Amino acid sequence: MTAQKSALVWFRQDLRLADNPALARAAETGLPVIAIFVLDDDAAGAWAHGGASRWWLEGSLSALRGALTEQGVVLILRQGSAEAIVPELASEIGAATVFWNRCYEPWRIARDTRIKTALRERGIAVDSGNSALLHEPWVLKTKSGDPFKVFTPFWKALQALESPPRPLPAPTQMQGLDASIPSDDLKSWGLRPARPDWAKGLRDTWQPGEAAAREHLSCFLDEGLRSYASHRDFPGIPSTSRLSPHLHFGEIGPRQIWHATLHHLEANPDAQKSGWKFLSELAWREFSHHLLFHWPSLPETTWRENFRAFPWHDNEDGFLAWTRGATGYPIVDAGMRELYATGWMHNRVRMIVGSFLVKDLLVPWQQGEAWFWDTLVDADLANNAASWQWVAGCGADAAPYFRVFNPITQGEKFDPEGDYVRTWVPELAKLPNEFLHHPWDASEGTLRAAGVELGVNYPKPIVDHGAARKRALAAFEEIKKGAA
DNA sequence: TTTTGAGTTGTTCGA
DNA sequence: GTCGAACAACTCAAA
Repeated sequence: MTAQKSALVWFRQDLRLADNPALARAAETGLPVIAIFVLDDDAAGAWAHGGASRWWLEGSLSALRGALTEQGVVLILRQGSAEAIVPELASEIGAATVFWNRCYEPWRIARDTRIKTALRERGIAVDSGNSALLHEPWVLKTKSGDPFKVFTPFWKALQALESPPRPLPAPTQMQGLDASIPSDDLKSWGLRPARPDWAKGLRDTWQPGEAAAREHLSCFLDEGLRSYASHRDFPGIPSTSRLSPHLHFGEIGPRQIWHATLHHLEANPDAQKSGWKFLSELAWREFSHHLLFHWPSLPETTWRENFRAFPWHDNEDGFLAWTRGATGYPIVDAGMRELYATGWMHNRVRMIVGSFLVKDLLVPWQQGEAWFWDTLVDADLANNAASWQWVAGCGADAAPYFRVFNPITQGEKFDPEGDYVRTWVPELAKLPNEFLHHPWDASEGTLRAAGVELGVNYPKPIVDHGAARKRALAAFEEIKKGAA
């Protein structure tokens, strides 16, 4: 127990110093600042960090701790119930106020509300800010006061709003708390895999942390933005921002991205089209959070009620083949392997593999959602849930069900030179472009020359897409009948 | 209240 | 090879 008053900053999904309202407000108090991060898997339940996210989290926390230490602020690490730990630590250090930035997962909202009450009962104030969204998810409403269910009007309304506040600078004049407070050793949390060590691809691909995130944004604006609109759909061309994991962990904020992009456009008016396309993708992230906020069961329950009777198949073998990148459809397998190797998948390919799982294999979208949750470094409850429901056709503003992606056509259209497939499905690398996306149509001689033996070193297609498409449309007819 | 226009990302078929 | 229409209605959001 210390007599000295202090300010406690509780870090969650805002692992950065710049544009961090909670940290900035704590610094403004002039009181000694102490920071905490709590790993609270039990409270998260099914939505505790998946494997790839845990790998990222360790890097991000390590970077955050380093950056805070440079400012003289200690980051305390604790594992367990935040509901018990945060109020207790706040009392122990004599915190006048606990600062945090709001999170929007339903379980966090419920838990944080309880913690707020508990703190106030102890005479400790709570100050919460917004670090995660351009605007709070309750701000945008239709003229009749309802939440939006369609993206385009949501996006128009967002553009009509005043620009989001300019990002805050990182606080510089902070004073640490002069006290010795026990903290876990980050390594003891076992966030990174040891045996087996499956994280090599992640290490080779990513650099978690605020500094890396900022560098990443700056490179993207300088080198990638110009061609974003025209190249973003081609997974073989590195043209997307790849900021999603940094955004999820709050190593960079959407307001920083928004203003940096607008600033870039001032000097580069020819990038207007790409710039606004990019910002609209940021708005999709906002829209997902808006949906999750207003429909908290979005991650679990089919949003459109008439889809609840959909005749899903119990297709364990199909699901397993999908997760392993062994469906026999090269673009699908390439995507699933990219995901497993790097913790990330190109957006266009996410749609293709999602459509394949849900429509060709008739596997419930929640199984795809769960796999992505475990394997994506950018796993985000709002984005993941909204996107899976979108691709399944049961979400808000969903793809019409009859829109079934054809994995061959999509491959030929968006990976015409086969760069993407050859990278992730090397056993097909020697096939000519003509057959790369449908190797089963190649002659024996062509296959032999390319070293491909279907059913031996590359699988035969696990379903016939033409037949699977018909089956999916028939399943759709069934729920239509049910609704009538 | 009623009307009106529109709705991220597609595929197939037939001319 | 290319092009336009059909695909299925339904719901949303604003006027």
